[in-house]
Amino acid sequence: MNTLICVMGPTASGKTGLAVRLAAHYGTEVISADSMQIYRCMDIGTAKPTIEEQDGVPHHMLDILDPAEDYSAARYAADAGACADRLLARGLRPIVAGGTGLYVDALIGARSFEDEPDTGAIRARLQAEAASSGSAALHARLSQIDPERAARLHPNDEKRIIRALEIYEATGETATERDRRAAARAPRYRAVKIGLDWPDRATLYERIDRRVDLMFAAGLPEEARRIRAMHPGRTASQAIGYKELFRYFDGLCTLQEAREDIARESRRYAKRQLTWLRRDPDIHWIDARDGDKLFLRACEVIEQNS
RNA sequence: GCCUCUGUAGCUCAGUUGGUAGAGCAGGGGACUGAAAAUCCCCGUGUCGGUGGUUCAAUUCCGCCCGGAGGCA
Repeated sequence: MNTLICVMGPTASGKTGLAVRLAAHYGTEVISADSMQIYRCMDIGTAKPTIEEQDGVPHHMLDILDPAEDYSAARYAADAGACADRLLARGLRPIVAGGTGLYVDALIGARSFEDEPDTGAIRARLQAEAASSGSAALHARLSQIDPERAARLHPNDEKRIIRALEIYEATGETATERDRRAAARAPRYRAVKIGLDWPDRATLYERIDRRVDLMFAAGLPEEARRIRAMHPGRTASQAIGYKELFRYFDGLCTLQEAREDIARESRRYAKRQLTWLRRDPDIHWIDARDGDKLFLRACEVIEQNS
């Protein structure tokens, strides 16, 4: 069966380095699963692998969008899936590496990401409604339509409430029915998942802090200024490292405050990534602190599960 | 040397007219299926600097000691 090797882990855990070594070792190529490295020109702030770091290994799903363009997990599932199929057709086993857990799941599962009518107009209307009457009112309406989904969502969870309502309005099917139908389908790929663990959280945080310093030294503020001039869309504007500097450009904080915010948001992001990954029982965790053993252990995991 | 202020959660501080304490930030946990580097939810026991005393009871009042800040010599 078609198998992908997935390298996952929190930001700054060493995914890039491991993925490149594995790809070189197995003579294959890397598919990035990163919602921000997908944008051109956003290099420093996303810690995008440089040409030197790529070390001759071809990388896909990097630099394919202009910051002004929006993107989604569904589009990622389609685009990255096409990449994976091309590599598999050449007899290669793709290495998927990245920190966006939803994208990885969307790619290998690709179950609920079937064609769907455009919901943009419905979403805009619901957002306006949420702004005027509050998300709790929408939550109450969802309780009538899809009580099961409503019970799982907090009344403040506006994004998910709106999403559930728009699915119903656009397709006539509730989110619960839709998910149930999708879960019955087989996953698109088999995956060997490797998780980079960092048992000592404080050490990971030190790495993150140090990396932010390096980003500033490498010219992150200037890069952010260039990105802003490109009128980034909704997706790209959310990137840590940029949105904080935009606030500085607008005079809402000092440069030093922006820098501290970037470090703090990155730490919290790493924590959220770990929470996401921890619930996946298929991940084989390896201690990422020892760089040399890391590669050997990863190879072991791959051999044992192939 | 003397005087004043100050020492409470990792940090900045509030508070208890004496019945062992609470905010913000930091941090921790969780959720998550077409915005995901986004979004949402939950979590505060700490010798109240130390030590004697007064008191039924002291973090709170008093004495002394040790830190810190300022002032006068």
